[in-house]
Amino acid sequence: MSAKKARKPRTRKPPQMDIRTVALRAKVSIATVSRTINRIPTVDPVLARRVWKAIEELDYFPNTQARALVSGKSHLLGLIVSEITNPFFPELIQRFEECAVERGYEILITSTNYDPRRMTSCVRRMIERKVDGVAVMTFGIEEPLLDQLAKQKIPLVYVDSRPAQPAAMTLNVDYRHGIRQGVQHLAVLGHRKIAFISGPLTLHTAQLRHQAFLDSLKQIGIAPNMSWLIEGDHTLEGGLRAMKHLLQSNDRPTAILCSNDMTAIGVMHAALDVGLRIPDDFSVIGFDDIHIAEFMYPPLTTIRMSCLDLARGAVAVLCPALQGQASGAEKTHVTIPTELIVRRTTSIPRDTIQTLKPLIRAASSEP
Amino acid sequence: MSAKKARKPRTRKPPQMDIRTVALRAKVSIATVSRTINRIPTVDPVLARRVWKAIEELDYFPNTQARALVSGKSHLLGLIVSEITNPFFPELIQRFEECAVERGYEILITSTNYDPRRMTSCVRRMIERKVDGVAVMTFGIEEPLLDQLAKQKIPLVYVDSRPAQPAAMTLNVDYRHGIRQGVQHLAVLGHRKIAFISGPLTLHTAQLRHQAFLDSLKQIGIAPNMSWLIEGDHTLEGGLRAMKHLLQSNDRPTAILCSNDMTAIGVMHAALDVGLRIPDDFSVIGFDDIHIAEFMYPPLTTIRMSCLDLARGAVAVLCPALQGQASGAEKTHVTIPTELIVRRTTSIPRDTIQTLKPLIRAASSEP
DNA sequence: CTGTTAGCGCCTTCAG
DNA sequence: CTGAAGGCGCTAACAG
Repeated sequence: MSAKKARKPRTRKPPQMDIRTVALRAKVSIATVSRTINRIPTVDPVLARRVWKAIEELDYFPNTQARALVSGKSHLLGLIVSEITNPFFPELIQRFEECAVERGYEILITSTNYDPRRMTSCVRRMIERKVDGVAVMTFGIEEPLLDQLAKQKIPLVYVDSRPAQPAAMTLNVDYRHGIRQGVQHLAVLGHRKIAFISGPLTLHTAQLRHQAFLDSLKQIGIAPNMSWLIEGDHTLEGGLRAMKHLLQSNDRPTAILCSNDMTAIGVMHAALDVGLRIPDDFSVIGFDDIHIAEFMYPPLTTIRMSCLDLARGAVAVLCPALQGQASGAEKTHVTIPTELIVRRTTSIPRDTIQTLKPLIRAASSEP
Repeated sequence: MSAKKARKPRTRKPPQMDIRTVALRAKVSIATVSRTINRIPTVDPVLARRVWKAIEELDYFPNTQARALVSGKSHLLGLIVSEITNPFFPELIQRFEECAVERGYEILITSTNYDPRRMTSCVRRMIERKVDGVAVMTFGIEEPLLDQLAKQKIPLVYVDSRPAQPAAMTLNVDYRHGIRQGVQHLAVLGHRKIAFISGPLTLHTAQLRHQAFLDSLKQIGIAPNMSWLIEGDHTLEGGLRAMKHLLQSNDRPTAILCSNDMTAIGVMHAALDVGLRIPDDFSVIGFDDIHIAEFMYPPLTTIRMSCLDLARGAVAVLCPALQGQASGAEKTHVTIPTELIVRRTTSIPRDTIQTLKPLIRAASSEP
């Protein structure tokens, strides 16, 4: 009698909403419910309908945690950025989210704020959450990062140029092309005194842009003036500072190319502040083509780098790896194009106009 | 003999890195490892040290999924925003992340893009990931949302004013104060013809600002001109359109208050485009004080709403609830202050200057 | 203070 | 095509 050795009734379970409840209500086994949810085609349509009905009625939502635990895939894509507030990132993040959600992934965003300690924490958090892949979009990369993530066999993609890395995929932005276009555009207008504000030169990607600038200059036979090569920090404030510095020089440049749009905006602000007119007195070119660039006054001429391409590239490069479709022959290097968008911050430099005037007068009085 | 009934060797387990491995290596039980990790103070320091050492050596990271599954708390905070690219959000998100990480939470961002269908998906994703709380920062809210989330007993906070809701906390922004300051500032300068561009009036928060504007006007005895009350959409493009519309009117306003900074930037752009000078010909006030507002040309006068306060408020309101500290007497309504930041887009209107001139001349020739 | 054990909710063989 | 049963990695009683 009372055979069942009265088990200690641990914590009373408040009737949870789980797969079991659904199975009970649909009068099938939990296996069938599981299969239905996962859209396994071999489920009897009749049962499936019963299951969906029960799910609906019970307001059941599968528990992603449990699912992840057993399946080993979290359906989470990590995203490490430098700082969310740099307007370049939100546009990228938005695209990234769209692409990820499209494929059934969620994204986990962490920001380093340029702080190595935070970077460590970001990596740890990624690993603990068992993300299925990580896209690194920081403007600076620590090597330990790679090690940790690689050690956990987490697919990694650098959304930015990097030297070839073991076990990591890379998205290469074609900086050279865009920057060459920018420099040539300036040169055609008549500029010979061109300055450049780079990002922090500790960053590989900043170096690439810097080098691309120097090469472009060289290509058209202009010798760079070292005092016009300034190291910025990709922020508006950095652009402001750099421009102020440039303005104090005796030998001022007539045009400036910036490593990103925020820097360019800072530069414009500094220039306008001292009464310089843009583009009449001074030409400015940015990089990124963030949304607001078009609505500055005057609208910023800039080099566009497509966020969508970048995001799509990252997700595409990550997902095949995730879905085991890695045929082994996946491209692990994708190149993102760049393109000059000419707006209103560039024009013929002052002195050229002076030179031109007599010619124009002559030309127009000729016929 | 061979007593052990040879178990079917399912899938061969590649020696996983789990709490067991750590326990083995540290020569303790898994319980001790668990306790050590969770910093339960009753663990013998000697054992704890062994455990930490093993963890270090093995590069062990606790599996958040498993943890969440058993403990019932995911340590995830959901964040639903309208669109990430509106510069107001990134600043908020950044703060929110900081606050959350500080307390050991991760954030899960989803964006609705003003699409009700996406909103549904956002909610579903939140529930499936078993977030411990959700902050809603969309510029538009669907009621079903509340239902679903409430049904799952997920703490909810609206980061914006809303009418009292059951089971949901609210952060109220003190729109009235900031907007009154703005209107009065304009009035003191001499403006009587003041326009207002609202957000989409389907949104409660847009209505609040709209109403605050009307009340402020009334308070100082100005009758609103209905044709100067325009419905925008919180985007730069919306501001552009609204301003173009206003410009076609025969009876133009001399100043404009915008429901957010992006709108104001659009307005400025439209104004400058037709040769109007700001603030000489036209005064503009924004709302939010996004980072870039200060660096527009001219720098935008705007009404600041602290992102940090907003984020802190949201996390604070969510976390006590999460940590079971809910004494029942928690404040569920927090008010976020606003404040006028006067920069360079507001000045005395043209006609007032005309009126003033003789007075000034008179005054200066008097002594 | 430590170890043993029973699940958390689900997927996935494997046997019907 | 369906159901029963064994974990996934971890925490939280409970028993020593």
